[in-house]
Amino acid sequence: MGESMKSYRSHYSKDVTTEDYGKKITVAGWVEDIRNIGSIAFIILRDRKGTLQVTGLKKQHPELFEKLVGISRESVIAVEGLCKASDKARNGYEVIPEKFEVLSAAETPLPLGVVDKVESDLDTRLDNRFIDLRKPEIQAIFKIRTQVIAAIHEYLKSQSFIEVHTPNIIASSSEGGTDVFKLKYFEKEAFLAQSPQLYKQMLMATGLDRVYEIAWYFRAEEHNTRRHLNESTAVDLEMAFINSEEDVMKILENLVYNMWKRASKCTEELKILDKKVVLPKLPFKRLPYDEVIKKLNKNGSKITWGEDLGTEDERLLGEIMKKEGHEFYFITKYPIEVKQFYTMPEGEKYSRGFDLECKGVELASGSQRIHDVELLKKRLKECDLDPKDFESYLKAFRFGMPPHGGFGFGIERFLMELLEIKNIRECILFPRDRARLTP
RNA sequence: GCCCUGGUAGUGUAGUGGCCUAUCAUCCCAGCCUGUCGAGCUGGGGACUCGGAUUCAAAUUCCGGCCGGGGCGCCA
Repeated sequence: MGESMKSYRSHYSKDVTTEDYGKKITVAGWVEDIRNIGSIAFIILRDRKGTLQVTGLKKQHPELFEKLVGISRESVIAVEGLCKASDKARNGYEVIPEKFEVLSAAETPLPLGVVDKVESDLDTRLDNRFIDLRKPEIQAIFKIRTQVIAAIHEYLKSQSFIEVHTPNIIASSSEGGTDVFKLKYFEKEAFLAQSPQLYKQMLMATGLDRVYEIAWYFRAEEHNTRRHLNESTAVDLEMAFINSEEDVMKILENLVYNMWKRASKCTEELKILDKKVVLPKLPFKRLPYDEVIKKLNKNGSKITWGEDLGTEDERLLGEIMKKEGHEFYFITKYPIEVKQFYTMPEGEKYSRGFDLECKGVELASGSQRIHDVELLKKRLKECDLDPKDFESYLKAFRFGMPPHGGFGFGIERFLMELLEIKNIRECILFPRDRARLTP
């Protein structure tokens, strides 16, 4: 208390070394717990790197002691005091306060405990996400997420990809099919992009050749599952002058490998989460759709040729593939009828579309695209879409469009599989789902 | 959108017609305690989702709303 301190923090909890013992330091953070024994009290202070112990002695500073033990949990304080070695404290040292400041007192009771001995529902946690995120095991997910995204940039740039940012406000629904969010754009109607699909394809007509974007997907589908969000992020990538979708799959599997590898180096976070990340083997198995149907039928599924895989079939395939030693695998050569209009057909019935699956869950989907404008128009009509709604897109195909392909790869889905998280909402800071719009 | 399921203190829960003045833990408040680290002990505080209906009697049964959870469809 008393005169204010020069700086709120000279050290984070984990940055104090034996060299600092016997010296004056300042620490700041959230009051995680107060254990008042009577004439001595222990305050557990938490910062982004961990916790430390502030030890108050009544005899030494009666007034300061009273104020210290009167702080509410989760208040933000800064403490200046002597850093003293102690075998009895967790980190090997404790801080004997000389003065402290309450920077922000927390109200009581807390809507959600940070270290309470009871579990809370996800809904309660999300309603109080700012407190939920104070937990090291929740922060760990997002620290790993940062690393994974860094690995995306690093790998793709090493492969000469250019990072782009395409519009999220668009004039017409990008791909047809899924529902889009409508919004007012001055006197016009506009939509939130369900993906950068059409834009990244148009960029293939520019000579940039290889582009990617960490994109937002906005989807107005009223799904209610553990693996869907109405607002999610993805790596969206497109590359030109490919010979076939195989070129795209090679980039994708290497990308996944590099992301996985980077995550495996987050030892501290993985320890907090009690997870082990085992590197997948390259290359991933390519499994043609025809073979998928055979495998599924042989194992009791009634799926018939031409159908897309349902959740149950996907899961069953995941089990079959795991027995064969494949956690990751591509499903290739899908029937053209289950793929979007821009997917390159192959022969009469097939396409150059693929999905990347991990343990029975779809992580990414991609294809070689159609680059011939007449074929593209034909496919639009076959998919009950009006080429007139796609004029600005189709224009890019009329003045020199190289063969190309790409994929969309969900980042939250990836984290779910990487960290074995059961609900996708855990993988995004502030999830948007069918019902949730706040916080 | 469809199917199943649930809603009890701040947070989690027990209770399935009267024994409920509602259980337990956590939490909050007060007190005791000089080495806590899931601190301990003593005392105190706090709740039946909302609106109707049935019944002598409803947290408990029925109907509707609102809000969750799980599954499916669809997808990333």
